[in-house]
Amino acid sequence: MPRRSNVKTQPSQSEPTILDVARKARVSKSLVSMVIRGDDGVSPKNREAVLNAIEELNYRPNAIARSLVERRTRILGVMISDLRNPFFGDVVSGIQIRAEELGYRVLFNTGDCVPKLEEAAIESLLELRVDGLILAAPRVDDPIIERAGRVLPVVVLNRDTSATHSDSVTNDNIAGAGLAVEHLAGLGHTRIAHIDGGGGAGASVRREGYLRAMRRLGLGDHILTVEGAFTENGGYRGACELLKSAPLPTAIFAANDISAIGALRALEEAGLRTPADVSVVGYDNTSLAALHQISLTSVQQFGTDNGRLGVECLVERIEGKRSTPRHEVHAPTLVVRSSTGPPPNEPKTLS
Amino acid sequence: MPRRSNVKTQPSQSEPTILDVARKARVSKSLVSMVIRGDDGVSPKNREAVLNAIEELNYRPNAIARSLVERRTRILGVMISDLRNPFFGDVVSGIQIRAEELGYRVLFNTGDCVPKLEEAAIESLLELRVDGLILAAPRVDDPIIERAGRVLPVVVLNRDTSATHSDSVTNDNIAGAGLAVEHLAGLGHTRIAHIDGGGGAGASVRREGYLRAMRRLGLGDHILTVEGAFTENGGYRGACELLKSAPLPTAIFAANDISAIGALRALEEAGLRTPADVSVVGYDNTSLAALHQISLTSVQQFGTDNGRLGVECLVERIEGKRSTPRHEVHAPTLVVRSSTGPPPNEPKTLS
DNA sequence: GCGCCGTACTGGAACGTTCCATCTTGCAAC
DNA sequence: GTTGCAAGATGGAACGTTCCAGTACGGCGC
Repeated sequence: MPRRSNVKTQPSQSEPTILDVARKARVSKSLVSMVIRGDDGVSPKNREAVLNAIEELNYRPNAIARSLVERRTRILGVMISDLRNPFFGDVVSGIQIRAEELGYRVLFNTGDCVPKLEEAAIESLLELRVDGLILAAPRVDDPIIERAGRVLPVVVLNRDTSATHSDSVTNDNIAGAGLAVEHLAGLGHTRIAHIDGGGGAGASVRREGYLRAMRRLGLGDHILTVEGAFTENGGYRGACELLKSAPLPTAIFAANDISAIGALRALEEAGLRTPADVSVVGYDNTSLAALHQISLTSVQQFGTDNGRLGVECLVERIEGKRSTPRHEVHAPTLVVRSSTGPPPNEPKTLS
Repeated sequence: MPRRSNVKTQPSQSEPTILDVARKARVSKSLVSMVIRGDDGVSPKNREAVLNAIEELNYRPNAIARSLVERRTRILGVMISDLRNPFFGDVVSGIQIRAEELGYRVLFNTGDCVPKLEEAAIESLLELRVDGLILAAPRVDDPIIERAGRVLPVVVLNRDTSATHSDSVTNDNIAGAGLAVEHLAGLGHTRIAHIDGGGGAGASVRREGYLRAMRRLGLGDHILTVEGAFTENGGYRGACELLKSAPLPTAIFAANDISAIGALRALEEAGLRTPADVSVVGYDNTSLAALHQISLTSVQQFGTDNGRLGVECLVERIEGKRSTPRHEVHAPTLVVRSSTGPPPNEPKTLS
């Protein structure tokens, strides 16, 4: 079967460019560019002609080419450490909404909590020349953040960092942990234990907040911490560890909601009732805590607000409105639900 | 305070380019390009020189410029309808991992379940010239998908579409609904009601699956459906509606896990026990269903697998390995937990 | 010594925009 | 009728890469 060649079988396989529009509208490419960008100073007649041509050709501006010449992408890069944690669902939502409002696109990424992968994820965003970077509870080392901060604006969410160039949005973990401990102490608990977040972002600060609050309330002798993680299993393992102590703690402050839920499971499996035998407090006040079946007392930090504020900090920097670091610290609040109550009258010990 | 000007205060405010590297290594820009892309045919001496220069200058390739000339971005665009639903956490995770393996970046986006916003989100990805598009349970109209499919490869996840150009990955919602109904009927239930997903993707198919299964099992007379949504509130409202009927249904099949959880709340508030008075089945088998406090029987679809497979379909198309549509339909399974049991001996009616 | 080949390397064009300096034109002012 | 000016329109350079056609040159066969 002979193939006819040179018969312009494909008028234009690739998408139309500004040049095609210009030809069709019988104007220069510059004029088309002006219309697209909404410049005034284009005659109504030509504007109309250009718009028609765009419509007919189904033309779509090429953001890549535009970014190259403008030397900015209008994209905010976002590295999320843990996509499974519903807290970050809130954060992402806040970021997305505010970025949209301010005229930026958002490029999400994750490194699955593995420092090396997170580093690669960040690198990949840098190669794309995003205009700014949001790191949500990153697990990477400070120098990595520092180095990124030398190239573009960086905002770190929900994690302390020594990186001097960058902004940060956190909640006051010390105060948050204090709220949890004070609430429990106020209910009459003394043996209040803490399951920490392992190596997770913010874990050590919450731990510190727990320690300080315990000492402040004169409960220094009852301090008891075990290692956990920001996961259901981490909380489960931590609680199992606690169950070995005698007498048992009457209250547990877990590093976040997910781990608190793991702790609840461990307690139930051990035949202990919540809150009659052991009270439990989480952190983040995620949608999980609010679920009626779980009804977990939790320290609230406002994920959506964090995301929103992070975007605002970033855009301030990108648009050169500010060049000094800004460190936003939110005051957490406590949401009391039915996982906490007064301690049992007589101390429990697991048989 | 006089300002000294022209003192070359900023040797190079902007990031180094391939040209800077070439100058430093005393070779041509082409050679640098070859080294970066891993071309062989570069003498060891020059390769070394280039690598050193890259290191010293802290050079980072500009993906934007590369994309422009290569006319591809190596980015997969992903529009997620609902970031809050943990099911999509799984999907995203699968997408991210597989894309990484195949050498693509991922750009996430959402339209918050609002068709108009979703359309804008898709448009924004198209302007970025992503190499392919994954739409996870989109709410936009078919023509929108169809139109996108004419410009680039599109894969639709978890939603039926009439768009002929695009691939899709779904689970067999008809069969899944059948599993739920059969399970309940097998336990002895006859009055099995359905809370549907409203206008959500896949909602009408699950509804149809429910209807067919009921008829097939000879329960056509007991068919009872109410309108819900793929949200906790949707399930709650739907269940409240069902509670008005007499006699009450002894089992509820909800359109997804979140709405099932909402239904559970409504039942509990009405003083009904689960599963003693009313059994409940969800759909998706999200991490929520597995939570021990909720322990929801649920139809499992494998979000991670869907994401992974979606990426594979897309990449096949992008790389020209296939040009005929591929429609992957997975068989769902049922995960039985403690939200389902035999019906009560005597029919309940709400006083 | 000449031609030839293969290896290593190079410069220019291209990708699709934006931006700037410049050009054209029509009209008001004198 | 000339000048001046503003509004409108335009071509070319630039952005930072990749790719291609080509150059330089050393060595080999005869």
